[in-house]
Amino acid sequence: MARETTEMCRSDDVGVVRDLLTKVGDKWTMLLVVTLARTPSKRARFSELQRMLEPISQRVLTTTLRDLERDGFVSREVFAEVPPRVEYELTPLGIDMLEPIERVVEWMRANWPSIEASRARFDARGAMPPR
Amino acid sequence: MARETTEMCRSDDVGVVRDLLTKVGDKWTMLLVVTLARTPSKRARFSELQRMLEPISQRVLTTTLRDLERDGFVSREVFAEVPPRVEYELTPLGIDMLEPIERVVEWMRANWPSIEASRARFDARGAMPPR
DNA sequence: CAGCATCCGCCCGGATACTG
DNA sequence: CAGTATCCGGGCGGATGCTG
Repeated sequence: MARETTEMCRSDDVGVVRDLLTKVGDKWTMLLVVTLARTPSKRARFSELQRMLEPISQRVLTTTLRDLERDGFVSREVFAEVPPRVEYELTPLGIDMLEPIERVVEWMRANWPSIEASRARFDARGAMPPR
Repeated sequence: MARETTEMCRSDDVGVVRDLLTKVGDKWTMLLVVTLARTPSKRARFSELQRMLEPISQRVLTTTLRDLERDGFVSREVFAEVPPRVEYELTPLGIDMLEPIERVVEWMRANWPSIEASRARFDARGAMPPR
């Protein structure tokens, strides 16, 4: 376990890890991946995604989708129709990524009460004059 | 597994999950936690952390530490000495959190080649005139 | 030494308008 | 329908200067 924690920030790929961690932490990426994962076919078209993610703007949906596609988590299929139709699908890599992420989310859910309590205590101290 | 992915964004605590995921994804938080985890005592003083995290500014180190303390991941101990000494320590909660995070990091390490390859392909296509 | 206060550039995410 | 093109405000992270 000490070895694992050492592994985590050992070597020069700290940048790589942070690059990916940043995506995990950004506003829409994971929500989008999960939204796709929830659909039985793991597939949806642009407008469907926009509706499902409710207040997301097209611009942000587009860029998020592009980044996901670039990383190989999502594939994009254009149908030569009119009106145009574009479908996005979770790749095996994208599906695979969900597993470790789920664990983190589960941990957060399980420990949220502790965190919330800690925040309440911290904030209570801060509001009072020192000691 | 379908149930898990459903769980991930079910219910109203999507906000909670994103709140925490954002911290995971920010520039210094995880690096700071891991840095503390790497020290045998899981303890270090402010100046030590600043050196270990190299180009971090005091301001950012301070705020990151405060957030971590507020959430209960790190504890802060002030010694009534002169010159002042303050030590930060990973709490059991903070140590516990590392496990699921490690899995994500391991996944990223293992799959980084695939991702990088995908990016290369994507960028190559983009550089060329369409088809 | 360990910080708080202040200032600031940059980029993320959103709003709006237009097009193939 | 599925984008692209612009514009823009807010917040994050960094630099600097000052204290207990």
